Amino acid sequence: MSRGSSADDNAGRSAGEGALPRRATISDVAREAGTGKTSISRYLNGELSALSPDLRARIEAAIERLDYRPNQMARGLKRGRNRLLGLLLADLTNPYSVEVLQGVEAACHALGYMPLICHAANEIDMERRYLQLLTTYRVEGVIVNALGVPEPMLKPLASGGIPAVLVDRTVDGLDADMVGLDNAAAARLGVEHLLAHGYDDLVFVVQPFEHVSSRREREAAFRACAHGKQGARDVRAATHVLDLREDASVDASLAALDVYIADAARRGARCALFAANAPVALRLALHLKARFGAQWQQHAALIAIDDPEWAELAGITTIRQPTREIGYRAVEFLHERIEGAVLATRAAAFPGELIVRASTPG
Amino acid sequence: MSRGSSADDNAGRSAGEGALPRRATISDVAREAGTGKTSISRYLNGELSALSPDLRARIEAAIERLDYRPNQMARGLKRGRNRLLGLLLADLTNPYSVEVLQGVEAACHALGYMPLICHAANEIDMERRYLQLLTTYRVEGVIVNALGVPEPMLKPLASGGIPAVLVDRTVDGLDADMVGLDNAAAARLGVEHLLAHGYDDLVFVVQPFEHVSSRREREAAFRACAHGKQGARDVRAATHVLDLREDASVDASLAALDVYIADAARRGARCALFAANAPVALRLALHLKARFGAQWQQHAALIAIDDPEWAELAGITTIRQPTREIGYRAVEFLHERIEGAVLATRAAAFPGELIVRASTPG
DNA sequence: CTGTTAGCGCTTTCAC
DNA sequence: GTGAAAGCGCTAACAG
Repeated sequence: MSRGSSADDNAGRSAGEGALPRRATISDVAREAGTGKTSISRYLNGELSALSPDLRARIEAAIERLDYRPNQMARGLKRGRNRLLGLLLADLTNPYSVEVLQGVEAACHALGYMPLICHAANEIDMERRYLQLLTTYRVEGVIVNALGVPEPMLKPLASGGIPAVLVDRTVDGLDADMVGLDNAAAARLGVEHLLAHGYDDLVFVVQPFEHVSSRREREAAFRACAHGKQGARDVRAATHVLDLREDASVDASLAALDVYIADAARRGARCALFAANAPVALRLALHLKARFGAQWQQHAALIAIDDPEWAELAGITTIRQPTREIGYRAVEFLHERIEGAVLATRAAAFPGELIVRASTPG
Repeated sequence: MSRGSSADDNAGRSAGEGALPRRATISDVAREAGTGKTSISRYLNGELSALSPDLRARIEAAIERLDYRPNQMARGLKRGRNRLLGLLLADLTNPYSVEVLQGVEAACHALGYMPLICHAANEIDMERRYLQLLTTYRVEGVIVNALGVPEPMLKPLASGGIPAVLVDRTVDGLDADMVGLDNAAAARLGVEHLLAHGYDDLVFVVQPFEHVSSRREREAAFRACAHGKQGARDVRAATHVLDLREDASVDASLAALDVYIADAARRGARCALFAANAPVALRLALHLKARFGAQWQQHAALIAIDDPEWAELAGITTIRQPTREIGYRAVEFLHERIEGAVLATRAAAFPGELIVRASTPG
């Protein structure tokens, strides 16, 4: 069964310099161990009970000798499942994404999946391209933090296609599980904090929000809450759009913002800026610092949803999202569906946590 | 050959609601188009010249009708190459990693690869596990930003194994291409900047550096440069280790650092802290702010290698790495080796760029 | 307990 | 031009 000199045909090819040593296959191992592929397969899949101690030892030795590694591609092909999950992130540059990612990784680790991380980098073409790719690689499920732009490519997911769960934002026409922040509650938390600290001039600053559900919800809740709470006081609430994609637009928008601040100042009051997320908050802080210097906090208050690492350093009051949990839960949702659960689409909305810092002095 | 009722065996198992409609295979398409699998394959691979216009049209229609997507796993298995590259990152929490990642993605896009992103999260087990995984998925090459801890699992890469290129740091005993910052030049740039601005008390603050080549090189260059440059002046240079992994150790280390600052102050001078990277810089800035308040810059100068997004906001002088280029070049190196190039291992060291801000007033 | 036999979905000779 | 057949590396019935 085993040809005399078998040990060396391996040495011969991998020895030299940069030659490609063609990895050992299951057949090689079988031959080396003097048995059939089936037994090797059994060994690999932990069906040890069905192997005589002797055979088992020989297999172990052969694997070791050949430095054998089962080919996952082949396995997946045969089994029809590859334990791959797709994670499509709109923008890894946003710490939020990285944190969600960590939660996803933890859950994948726990549940035995391998996440395929894809980064759309805010480009719709990339989003489309990766979605394609994930499909052709036959991932068993996808976690999508979409750009928000209407994207027909996404449709096939929920319907006929792969199980999917949305993170942070919904996608028009896609009926899938969803997990993210309780946006309304978070916005309320922020507004109430500002109101309690005596601010009467509130400006909600947000990126274009028509297509991004989380932004839309935050903005709506801000308005509802700021107006509703007026009570005896004379509260002015406004929404201001800041499109970070184009520098020119940013400058103009920032200049317009200054008007609110100046108006409030004229009235002897301090304006409170409510940033819808970290990227906006950074841009705002940068602007305020450039305009008013290191003491900008005396000219305008700032609060933001999201809690990036620099918030502490800059002393900015924030509403932190339980990002890790969000990622973790997304995988759990997906897992259930992959395992065949048939239930109505669910939504998990986690509460945010207010972290008070120097930017909203009372 | 084909059993009469074939259309419904699909409906049978997945009928319910959100069940899986088993994706169409190449055979399905062939049948639908009334031809053989070979032609479909040819079509998929762009061998259009070998197809009659008629057949071609039928294939196009069939693919469309069945929403067919070729299975990459199967393709890869058959071809022996899957266009997958592994990217193993020590810590995605570090903006540096995300930026390198972006360069890698751009290059992959340009060269037709799909990056498998793996995040070790500073855990050696994770690093090992992902390395295993990448191997079993038969990626064609790996880009490794290693933890630095000696890791035998890495060995198989360069030798018999998969082509690899190291990013930012070397790995003991692994002879592979390497791309990163010109650490010596960067450290020199920083020291010279400080010296030119009149600082005579320099402290280089770095995480444990025995196992991380980039830290080692920066530290060595700092010492060489700071000492060498003394000239007529009386320059004091010291290296201080800050281990960010344990809070207790951080506190103690930070307290010790205060001594340097106090000493310099007693002499009527201001101490200059040189952070070896962004995480250290953040910790330092946080500490200084806690200790001296918003005006901390008057008590100690701070400069750092790396240029995170908050550096501008905090007004910290930095030495920026061309991160995108680093990632891009890594892929190019890998690509050449994958294509079969046999050359001595190379190293690309990119220069850093000094960005002067308020933290190092002259 | 162990091996033989079919394929998974695709590419690729090699004939027609 | 086009298709039939033989696998890529692995698993999963079936026999012994």
